[in-house]
Amino acid sequence: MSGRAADGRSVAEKLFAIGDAFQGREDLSLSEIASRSHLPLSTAHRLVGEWVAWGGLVRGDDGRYRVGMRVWRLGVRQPTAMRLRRIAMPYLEDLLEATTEHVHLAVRDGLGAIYLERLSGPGAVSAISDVGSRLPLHATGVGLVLLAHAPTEVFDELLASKPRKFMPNTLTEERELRRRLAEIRSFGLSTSVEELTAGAFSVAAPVRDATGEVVAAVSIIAHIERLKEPQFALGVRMAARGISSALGYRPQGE
Amino acid sequence: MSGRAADGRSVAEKLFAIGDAFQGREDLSLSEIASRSHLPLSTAHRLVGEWVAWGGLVRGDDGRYRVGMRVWRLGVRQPTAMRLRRIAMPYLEDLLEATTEHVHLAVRDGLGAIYLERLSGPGAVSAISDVGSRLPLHATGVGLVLLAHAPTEVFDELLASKPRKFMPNTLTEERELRRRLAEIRSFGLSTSVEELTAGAFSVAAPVRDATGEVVAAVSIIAHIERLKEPQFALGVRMAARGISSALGYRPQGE
DNA sequence: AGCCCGACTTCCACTCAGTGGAAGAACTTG
DNA sequence: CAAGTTCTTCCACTGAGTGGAAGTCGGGCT
Repeated sequence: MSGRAADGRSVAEKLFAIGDAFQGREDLSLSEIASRSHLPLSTAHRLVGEWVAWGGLVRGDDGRYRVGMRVWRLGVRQPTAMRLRRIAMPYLEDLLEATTEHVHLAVRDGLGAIYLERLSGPGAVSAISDVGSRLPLHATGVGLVLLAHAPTEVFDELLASKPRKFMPNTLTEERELRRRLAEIRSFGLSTSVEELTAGAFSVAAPVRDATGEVVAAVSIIAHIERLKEPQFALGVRMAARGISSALGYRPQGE
Repeated sequence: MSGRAADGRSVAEKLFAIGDAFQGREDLSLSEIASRSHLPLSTAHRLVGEWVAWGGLVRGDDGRYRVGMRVWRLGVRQPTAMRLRRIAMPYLEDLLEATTEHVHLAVRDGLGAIYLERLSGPGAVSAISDVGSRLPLHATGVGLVLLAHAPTEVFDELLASKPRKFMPNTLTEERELRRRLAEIRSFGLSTSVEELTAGAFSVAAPVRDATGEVVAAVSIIAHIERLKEPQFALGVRMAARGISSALGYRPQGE
């Protein structure tokens, strides 16, 4: 590269930083992209131009940039996300009907849970789990379920990362977490109260594939006043079982 | 840049060429990526490494590369594709049930039709319209509908591009095309026989948004033996109307 | 209508990040 | 075990990429 790269990032890293700038946002101005990707304005201008030339970003008449079809087309080649979403959708729709709050499908990605799908009823609590977003494993219902069924190295890695306590009820101590994950494995369900969001609780269950491995988790998030209503646990269990079954999972000894 | 870029492409262009290599493919070896993106092996190796570092590609235990979650997460920020798919899905499912062949939803992208969704019944004809794929406007049912309702510059641009005749029935002559597009606009439906695929016919209809603008097209593709069955035209019309209605379209004078 | 401000575009001297052929390592197949 | 293929690493070479500064454009306000 020539000139004087101030912060040592490669061209590729800068390009991907521009892509990352769109996390959680639907459209951005050039200055916003530069700021969020930590690039000088002229560098951002040039590299955003490369995204536009490829079709990965589109500049609207309002001068704002949005993700283009080229990225979407590449994204749908991601095998797991598309297949799981398609298979799970009918079950998630059923679960939505039964609960009328938020319904999620998520997969593990390192120490995060990526939300593959979110269906929301009218009057659902304020949610921060956009489709495509990635939230910490230890602070979400789906995350705890995914963590409970992950290789032990993942748990060790989480502890080493000094997990943040988002709410008073967010578990971060090793002993508490170990006990909680053991409960989840044994009970087959996770019920969490105010772990990431005030005024809400969640119920989550694991989704298994044909090998029995946990590949995703289903959950609902609802207003805390509804904690005692029985259809949440039942519905989440049944949705998770249905999706698992559709993925080829056959429970043993049942 | 340094060294000696043999073909004048920028680093960005090379990176995106790697992304493009995955069109129509779920997994590729390093050599395949190099070949498909027209890069020397060592260059491909370095740049693929950048994709992997970002999370846009993942290398499996088999040494083959697949699209990673990072791309999917960016792709779902594409506003049009996600919204149209979500709104259209129930209507497409209904249409699938009525026809048991292929059902498509597509949008125009320059001189191509991008397939946002494809639902397929058992026994459906062999199809080349994968979700995310982009096929020429003039050679597909959805494409002709999208072309019929596009600005006139698009038609001129198509003629200038010397469109390819994939099958004897593929229209490429200006007068034929003009007549055909006028028919489609007047009839509100397109029926095409063996325009891209032998042994198949398609029926397609426009999807309109709240402004009345055609923003997508719905179609079925079926075995040519079923050409006379009446439920195809009816079903496609109704699905397109339903999706349009859900998008806020209110027909005038009806 | 004019001025001011913010956002964006363009320029360009400078230089090291990126280049890709070649050699070697690793893996697969017969 | 040998041969062939694929992938990894090295490194001399150099021009693509750099980002601050200046200029342009558009919007808002008076």
